[in-house]
Amino acid sequence: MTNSNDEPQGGLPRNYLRATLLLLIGEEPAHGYDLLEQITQLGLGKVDPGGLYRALRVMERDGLVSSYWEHSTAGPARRTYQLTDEGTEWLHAWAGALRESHRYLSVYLKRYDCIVSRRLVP
Amino acid sequence: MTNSNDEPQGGLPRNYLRATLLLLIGEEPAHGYDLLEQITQLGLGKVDPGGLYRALRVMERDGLVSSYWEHSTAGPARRTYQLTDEGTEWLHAWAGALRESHRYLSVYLKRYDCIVSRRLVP
DNA sequence: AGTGGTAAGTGCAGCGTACATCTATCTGGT
DNA sequence: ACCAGATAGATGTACGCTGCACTTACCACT
Repeated sequence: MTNSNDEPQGGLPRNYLRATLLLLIGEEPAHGYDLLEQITQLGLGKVDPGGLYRALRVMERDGLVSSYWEHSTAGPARRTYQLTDEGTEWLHAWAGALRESHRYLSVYLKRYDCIVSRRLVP
Repeated sequence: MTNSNDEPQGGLPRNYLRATLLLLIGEEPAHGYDLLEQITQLGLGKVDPGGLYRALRVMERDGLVSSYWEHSTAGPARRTYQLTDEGTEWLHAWAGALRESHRYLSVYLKRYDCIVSRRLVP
């Protein structure tokens, strides 16, 4: 097939990375590597570290999160992120948007089940 | 700021266009303009016509759909699309993928409601 | 000294999406 | 007969997320 990708990543929402990072940091301030592991266990298989760190930097540039270096005695220094007020607003906005997406998917799946059960598409 | 849009289109799934077109054509063969209206009423506000027609051509190139010209007496000629066997397989695959996304969104929203109700994020 | 885990970052190309613009045909009103 | 508007399909282009590969640096253990 020309186009290739069988389910690039299962048709996840656009900007799912930003959205998920907002949620996780909203739950509790964290650093990138920690978020990388959390996000992997959240159902999304193998997240690209580069993309994650990049997303965090961009989100900080956009004022959604703020960060500070944490020099631990064990291991390399790490940058811990926390939500700003603006980031919190965005989290609420994203939650609303994803709730709509959730409804959209419900409709999609319902209609899909419908055509399958009717064997219109064998 | 890299992306200032509040909810570009509500965080819809990647390739939602292809997926939705597969579903609608799977329900019943149709032409582009018809799909354009159906897809608009499906919850997604204002779909880009250019992108839709382009997506259909690409899908045909990839062998997911086949088309034939229909010269109706009323209005311009229109290209009617129907699913191929391969397209049907892809529809099943997409449905599976979107079902996973649906679950992912359920988890996301549950956790979001959780932090909101605990007022960790006021 | 070397290996492996922790932690963060850059470079780059592909592709979907959004937005604007274009062509052509047929219908309805004046 | 003429023109606006609906119907129908298509291209050009720029932006940004994403994915893959690669690099740097610190620490611990052998």
